[in-house]
Amino acid sequence: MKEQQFEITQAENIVRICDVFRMLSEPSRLKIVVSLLSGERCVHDILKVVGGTQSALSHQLRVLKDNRVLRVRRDGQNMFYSLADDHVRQIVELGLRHSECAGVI
Amino acid sequence: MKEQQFEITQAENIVRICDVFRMLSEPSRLKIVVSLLSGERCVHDILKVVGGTQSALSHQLRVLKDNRVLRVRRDGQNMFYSLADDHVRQIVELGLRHSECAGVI
DNA sequence: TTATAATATGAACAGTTATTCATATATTAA
DNA sequence: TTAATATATGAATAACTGTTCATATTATAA
Repeated sequence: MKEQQFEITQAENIVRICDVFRMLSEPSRLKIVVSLLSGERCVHDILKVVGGTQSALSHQLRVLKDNRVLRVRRDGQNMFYSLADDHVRQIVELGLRHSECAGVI
Repeated sequence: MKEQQFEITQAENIVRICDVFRMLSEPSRLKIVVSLLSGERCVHDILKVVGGTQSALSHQLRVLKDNRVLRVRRDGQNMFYSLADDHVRQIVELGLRHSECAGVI
């Protein structure tokens, strides 16, 4: 039963890792994350970098926040988004390095 | 125009990185990839580890192969799958490490 | 050649999700 | 309070994708 408990935990772990990879698996979202590698930015500034509509961006920011990839901080009328932790940063930077596309944004 | 060329390349790069992350973003596929971290395996052996039906596994193996995450080698009636390159391995291992789930399979 | 084992394939279905459009909320300025 | 700016939200739709079921292919054994 201890083993079964371990199996469940492992399956849950797999799902949790997949959650992170899934967040990075859509171009619109990966662009957002990449644009925040250099530090926090408000929504409008992110929009200028990644393009698209304000609504689509807002929806994706919510998904990224709900999945603990990003965190938010309010400053006046602006919401500043930034990477939630260093794990995501390392994974993204590894992906960028492998695609020889590091530091482009 | 040189700049535009560069922008296009960058967008394509983002898409390519997303492809890798997408391959790792489904539990059924990530389990397959994790099961191959220790070396190549035939379909039947992978099936014993990851579970599910033979057909579902075969479909996923095809997707992983088409996206150059895995490669195949035939030996008699058996098809032996293995990781296509070291980039994928590093990204997966980083994910596993961050979830404190390394070496479980 | 026939039978069996290993693996692949195609079509169909169900569930998920990214985007759009319209509208709402919240903050600051006048 | 009113207007303007910044951002979020809900519903609807369209596109994508993972699984299943039935069947096909390929290779070995008898």
